[in-house]
Amino acid sequence: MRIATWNINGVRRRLGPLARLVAHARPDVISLQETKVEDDLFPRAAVEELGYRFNLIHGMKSYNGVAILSRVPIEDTGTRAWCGREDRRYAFATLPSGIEVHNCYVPSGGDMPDAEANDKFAHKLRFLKELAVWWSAESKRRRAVLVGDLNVAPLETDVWSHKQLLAVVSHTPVEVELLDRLMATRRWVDAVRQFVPPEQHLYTWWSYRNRDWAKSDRGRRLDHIWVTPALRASLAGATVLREARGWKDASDHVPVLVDLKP
DNA sequence: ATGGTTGTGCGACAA
Repeated sequence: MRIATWNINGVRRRLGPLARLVAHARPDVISLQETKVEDDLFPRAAVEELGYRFNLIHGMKSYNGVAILSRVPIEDTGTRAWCGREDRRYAFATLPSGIEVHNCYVPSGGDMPDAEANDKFAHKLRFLKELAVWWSAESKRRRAVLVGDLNVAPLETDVWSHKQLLAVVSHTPVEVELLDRLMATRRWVDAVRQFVPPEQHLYTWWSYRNRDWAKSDRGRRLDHIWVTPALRASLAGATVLREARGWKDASDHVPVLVDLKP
């Protein structure tokens, strides 16, 4: 079972890269964030042609939007809203094996890492706290995968310069602390870091605003795949598809993949 | 310090 997560930054502008991901990796499940389209306008036919017939679409006009695309039937599907807002940032589904996939798009948090002065940052912190409360209340021992753009780069090696990004939203101590708290709720395992040692720099996002993303390599690891302890022994591999940042019509995020053995 | 780019949808705004 191969599960991919990708902040696709506008699914309608990204059908080429999506087909390329499928040809390259053939994931069984693809979780998308920032689809940026209301459900009526979602490119369902194109996605079905790629082999994904079982789809959970949860979008809105222009902003946010998540989707779970699956080659295998999904059941017990659902969505959630957070912070008393209607933002479409969370969807979940259960695979035939009983494994739950939770697809999450955490608010980016704006520019200023000050909850008093910046409502977007306050929203991000509140969102992470609500996620932690919800996961703390969920029953133990479930087999679950949490994927998505969590918009936090927790490790020093998850950013191009720990020192220079300490006061930059996505890598501030308060965000890292909240992500750690969220991780502790279910003893989530960082699947990708099981295969790429924490000493090694690893990024999933590079700004569009750099002249040469690969040369400057000022990336951050914002996109994550976590599994509950019950699935740790099933982890067979995990990859960040860095090359996708260089594809034609690239998103600013690249796909992240995990393989689970039965 | 500032500006750099992209998507949505056609003007800002969010990232």
